[in-house]
Amino acid sequence: MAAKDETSAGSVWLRPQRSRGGRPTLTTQQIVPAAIEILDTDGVEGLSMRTLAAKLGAGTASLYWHVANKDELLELALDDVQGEIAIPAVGEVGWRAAVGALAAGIRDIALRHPWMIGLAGVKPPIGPKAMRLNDVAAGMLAAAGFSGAAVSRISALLSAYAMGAAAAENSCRQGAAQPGQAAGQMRASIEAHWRSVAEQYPNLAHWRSENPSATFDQDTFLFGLDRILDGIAVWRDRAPG
Amino acid sequence: MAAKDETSAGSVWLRPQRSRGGRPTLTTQQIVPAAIEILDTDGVEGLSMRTLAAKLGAGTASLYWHVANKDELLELALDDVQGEIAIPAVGEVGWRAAVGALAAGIRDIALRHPWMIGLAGVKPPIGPKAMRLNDVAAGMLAAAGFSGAAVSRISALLSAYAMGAAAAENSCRQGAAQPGQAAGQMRASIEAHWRSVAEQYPNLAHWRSENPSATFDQDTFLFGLDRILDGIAVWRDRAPG
DNA sequence: CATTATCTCGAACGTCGTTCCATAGCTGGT
DNA sequence: ACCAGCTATGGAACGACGTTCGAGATAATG
Repeated sequence: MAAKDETSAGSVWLRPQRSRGGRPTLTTQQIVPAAIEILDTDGVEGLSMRTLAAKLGAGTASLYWHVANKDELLELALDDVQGEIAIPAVGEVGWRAAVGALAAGIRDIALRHPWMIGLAGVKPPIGPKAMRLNDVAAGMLAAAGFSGAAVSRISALLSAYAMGAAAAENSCRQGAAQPGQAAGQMRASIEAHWRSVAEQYPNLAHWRSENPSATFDQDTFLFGLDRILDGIAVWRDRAPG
Repeated sequence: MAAKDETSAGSVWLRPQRSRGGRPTLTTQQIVPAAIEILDTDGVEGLSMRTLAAKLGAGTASLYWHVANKDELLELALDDVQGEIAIPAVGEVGWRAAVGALAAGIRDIALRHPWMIGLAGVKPPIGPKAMRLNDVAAGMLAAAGFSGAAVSRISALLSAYAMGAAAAENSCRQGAAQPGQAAGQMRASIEAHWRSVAEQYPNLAHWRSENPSATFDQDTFLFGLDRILDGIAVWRDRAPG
């Protein structure tokens, strides 16, 4: 751990590069994907510096030459997965489909890497891949005819909804499938508990009686997305720009 | 730690109550608010079972009689703060204002207790306060004239957006004010870093040139909320219900 | 009063993130 | 060819953490 003194206590991204001399066997480009692999399998709690180093065949302390600490490693991993999102060009599909694909892409990534859901609301989104995503989204919205502050606000609206929807969907999944027991067992005890308290929640009970298996799923996401796109469309038609 | 065997490895909420006999000095009703106080001050990492017990004047191990583990304590705290959200009746203000107040209330709570942002996407939302909130929201939407699946979908849309917006706003704040350095110092180094990479992000650069201080703030939230409410309104007018 | 269940908590265990520092390898200057 | 100086490694240790154990204290029950 050196090379940190010039911009002390900043984010990873604000730090200058190092190079020249030495023995370059371990690199950040190896560490981050390995960390993501562990995160996808075991979650944030399953990632320890020791297991990560073991997976790379390196000593634990060696990691600290390449990343300042675990928090910074998580920041790097969080930024890295945001590079997986692909956004179609507006010309190919029309603005509504392109904008919808942006939101759907964000949701897909979040559900594929659930550990990032708890991280995205905490770590600042200033990594290169996150900025690239924002830049592409801004270009797409500009090409769709939006201008000025509308570009950033609509982009913010879509990504906020996509992340919130992924969070809701993921938390519902956590309740449905607890580890260490049969799949149906938890669901059964939830069902029993629900019946015992249903009378305390009359409105929920009424709705749930006509729709028993109620979770936040893809249909829920797509319904909300359509409402948002409708709202953007009427705003776009009302105030030109 | 007992009384867990009957419904082994379930959520807190599925566990029966205990009582009768013994020395009831420490209660869950004391523990959870104390934990929330620490969480508000120091975040999730600042909450340790030892400091919490010390704050309560109790031994560390005593906590484990009332909560199974730290995860369950966080679940209890997460549910508890959701009881702070107040929702106005539809008759008083009209459905659009009432629905908007629901989303704004969720955002307020999340920004007042930022630690819950990283938790809400991970812990299942089946606590009593969370269900009460859902129930009240469902009743509000039903009173507003929505029916059937629309009630749950619109409620899900609003809370997903509110949480996502709070997450985005909070993560922007994390980037702006890093602890342990002067407020302007981080902002200055971000600014310098931005200038050095601006040409890589032409669309962002163009937009940022007309709007230098760009973060997710209340105006961004309200703009998106208005678009969502517009979208719900046109859907409501189109398909009766 | 004896029994039984409830509740407290000092002490200990294993794991974690992190640091220290001795050491190894590469590069450039002479 | 050689050494100086940087880059990089990693064994060992530290302190803090979540959690468990089990002995003890307290109050209701029969």
